[in-house]
Amino acid sequence: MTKREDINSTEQLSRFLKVLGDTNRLGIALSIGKESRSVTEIVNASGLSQTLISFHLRIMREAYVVRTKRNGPFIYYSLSDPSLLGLLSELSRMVNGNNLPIEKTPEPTAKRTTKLTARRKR
Amino acid sequence: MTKREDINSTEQLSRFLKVLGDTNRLGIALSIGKESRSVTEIVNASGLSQTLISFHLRIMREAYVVRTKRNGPFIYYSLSDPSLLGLLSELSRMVNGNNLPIEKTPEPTAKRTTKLTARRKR
DNA sequence: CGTTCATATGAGCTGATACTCATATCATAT
DNA sequence: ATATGATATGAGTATCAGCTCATATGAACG
Repeated sequence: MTKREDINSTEQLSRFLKVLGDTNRLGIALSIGKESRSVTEIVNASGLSQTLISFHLRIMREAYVVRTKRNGPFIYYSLSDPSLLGLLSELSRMVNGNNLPIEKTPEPTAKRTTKLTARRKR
Repeated sequence: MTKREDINSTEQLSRFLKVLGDTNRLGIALSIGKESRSVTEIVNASGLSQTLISFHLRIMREAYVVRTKRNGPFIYYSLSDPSLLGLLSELSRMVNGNNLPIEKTPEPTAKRTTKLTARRKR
């Protein structure tokens, strides 16, 4: 009855779910669900501060919910397992008959997004 | 771009996921996944205190993760949507190749489970 | 009715978690 | 090498979430 590893798998899954159990992080996951996005793009799409986005991205990274890939000065985030998006959609349908607001590609790949001013003092 | 209702659906899903993002609650969900169980049965299966189980059950109830059905002095809990179990299994497989420890029916329906002593003082 | 077992609940403590601020790091271009 | 834009991070704070304790409610049965 309930082997050690079983307990671990429950614990691990709950940890994973906890990461997605935050509105901002779930929003990020949905935002990068269909295609990877840089931090700046996520910031602009969400309206949240850069610091807060990075804060949540770290949590998602450490939980292996997302993966990163550097491209020049940008770091692109995407879901570690793309099939997560489908599962979230099903869950959403279960929770609120609704369809999830999966983000489409916005402008045809903005070359330079509006400057991200993290005020640098002095 | 992101309608009001969309934001709500993300918020609602994250609230739902947050409920499952706790080891004890996820364990409860798995415990009652295949068939409904009374509080006492859940307590015995989990080894957690009655108070703690009831505490979590309330949270799950209010989030409509579980539903209740009274039968004599017992209250039986089951998943509001049985298909949740399948989705959790898929998620678990995604997180840790593993299979989830879904609880089977234990003894052939114990008539009277061991007394649940919530010490009553004085 | 009063007792017993099953379950729920308000209050309080505590540790965790979300968020911000200030600043650091890193890549690129000049 | 310096400046600038992109991203990360340590420290601090405030709020929240999990847990326990004590007790309440409710059903069933003598």
